[in-house]
Amino acid sequence: MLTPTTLPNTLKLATWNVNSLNVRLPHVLEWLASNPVDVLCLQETKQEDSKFPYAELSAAGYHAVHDGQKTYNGVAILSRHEMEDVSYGITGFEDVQKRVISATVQGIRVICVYIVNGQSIDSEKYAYKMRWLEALHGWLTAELQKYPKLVVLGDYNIAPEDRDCHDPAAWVGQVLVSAPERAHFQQLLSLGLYDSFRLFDQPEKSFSWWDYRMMGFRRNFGMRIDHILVSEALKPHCHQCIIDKAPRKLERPSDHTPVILELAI
DNA sequence: ATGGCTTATTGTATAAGA
Repeated sequence: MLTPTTLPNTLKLATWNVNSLNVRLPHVLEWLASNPVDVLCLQETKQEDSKFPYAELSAAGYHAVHDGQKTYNGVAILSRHEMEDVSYGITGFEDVQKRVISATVQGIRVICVYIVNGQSIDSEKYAYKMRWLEALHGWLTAELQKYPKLVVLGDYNIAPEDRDCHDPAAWVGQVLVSAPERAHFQQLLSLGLYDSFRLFDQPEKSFSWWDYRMMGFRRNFGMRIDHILVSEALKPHCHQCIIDKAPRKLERPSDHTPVILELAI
């Protein structure tokens, strides 16, 4: 039996909303040491680029590109391999919030996204989320033409189905699960993207985020809102996709935990 | 239970996250 680690050529890509890289850098370095993925996409770095820990990441063997801002948002791609054609944001969509960064790694277009949370259905932030998702859809349509081998990793702030929510009845109509958000997610899939986690059998009640409050993690009151979408060309290469809950058990964890995709190439 | 944690801020209470 082949095990994943014995496959001749694999590329591992992961995504992790770290909720402040300033606070979480030790966790990230620790995690990379035991999970030496090829690519790690980060969201919510919450720091300006001048504070980004390029040196520490370089010492750990990673190139890094970052688009950050103080206090909020901020996205980065770490890679063991050279990155090319780095781009920032969604082309043609003016946005002061730093939520998208892209780069090509080993011939694969890697897009790291931190999709808007939306706060509540009746808020202006939710309207912004809808506009943002519309723009993302339009942009990805063009990106897929340009880069057939494409992967979109990040915090989507959308639980695509009821099984991605610990208590669907309690969450009906709420942000993260509302019908318009889920319709947007389906529209992304309609572009020819696949939710790589669902290409495989998975444990029931698999989540990637748990509320800090109410002992959410201990009770597994979570949501699956961090996703890795792959293009048609990459779909046959998907070997496994898992959620690694280990970092969520650490002292002072991020409220999100990493999702990892392994490609056989 | 409109709370409950955690992070960051020209902070000592507020905003935001999800």
